[in-house]
Amino acid sequence: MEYLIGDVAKKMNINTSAIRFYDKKGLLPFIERDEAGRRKFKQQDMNFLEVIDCLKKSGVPVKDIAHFVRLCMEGDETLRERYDYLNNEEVNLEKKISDLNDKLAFLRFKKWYYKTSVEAGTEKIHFVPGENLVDPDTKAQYQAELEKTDNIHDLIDLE
Amino acid sequence: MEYLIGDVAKKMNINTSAIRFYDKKGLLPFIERDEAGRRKFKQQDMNFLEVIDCLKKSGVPVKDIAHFVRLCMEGDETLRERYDYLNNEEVNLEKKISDLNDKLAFLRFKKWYYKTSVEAGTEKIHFVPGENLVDPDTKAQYQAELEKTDNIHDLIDLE
DNA sequence: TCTTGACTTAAACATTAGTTTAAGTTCTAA
DNA sequence: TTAGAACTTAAACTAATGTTTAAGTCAAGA
Repeated sequence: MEYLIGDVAKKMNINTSAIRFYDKKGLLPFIERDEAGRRKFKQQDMNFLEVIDCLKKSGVPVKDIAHFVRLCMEGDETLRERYDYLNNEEVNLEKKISDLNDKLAFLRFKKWYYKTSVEAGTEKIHFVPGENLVDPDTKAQYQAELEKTDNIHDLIDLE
Repeated sequence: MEYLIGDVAKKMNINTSAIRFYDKKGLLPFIERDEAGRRKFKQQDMNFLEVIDCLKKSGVPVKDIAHFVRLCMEGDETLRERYDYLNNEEVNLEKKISDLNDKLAFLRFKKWYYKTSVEAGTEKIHFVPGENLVDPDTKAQYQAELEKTDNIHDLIDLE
């Protein structure tokens, strides 16, 4: 059950050159080579790649992942350190998701702003009369409408 | 009610050079200058910056934001286009958050893996007997435990 | 045996998103 | 009126994350 870099690339949906790049950066110190010098990936290597891919997609920089990988190579003495590392990344990721949810809420407010503008034919319905400035109460208006709705898409989706 | 670039930087918690960079990239075509050539930011400019900042933090590339800004400069004719743009970014962001939630779930599985390893004093408790390979059933075990728990942190947090 | 495709490396290149630097201008306050 | 802080620009620089290229090795099938 061994794979060459091309198989792995297909399986994990990563470019082969990206895998080589990760290797160079110290993310794959466990990979062995065959007689021809080609990387041979075993099942446990694939498991590892899955973790690396997860951390990458969570936004963890390559350097930090390399640190975690080093810990993994050092055996049971670093188990606690590895737990702490993942615990910390869990916190980071929770914060990131929470921040993105805030951005999503704001984006939806702007969607509502444009939905209502499209329906009115002009953005001016949200302006302070006589000025070229959005009424500061607009957001509060939206919030009020939002509380009356149980499906946000009724409020912000057009058509 | 006008602000100089330094005030804006403080208010929005961005570097002044970042603001100048955004300006150069076409994100702030509406900014006027005073007699001395200094950028003067008005309230509506701040509102705009808030939208830009939201898009940025949602991971939208500067180039794409510039496109949205151009539409905004073109008046009511582009209202629908702007709505569609935000609608599309909403979908992107929802997908992104959903993906990150998947990564969080995986990270928590690995945290459980290390919590139980730390408690056992060795990672070997998860290995296939005799081999240096994680038991493929490990994840299913975790899933089973997860279903029995109503607070995930009881399951994955150490101490 | 020869060709084709997959692998190898090091090094150059690309992109995104800024930051830093250098040189200069202008406002404010002592 | 002069020092210092805040602004201006263009251009060079940085960092992260790969991708591309060039030159070469190797294995498997016609």
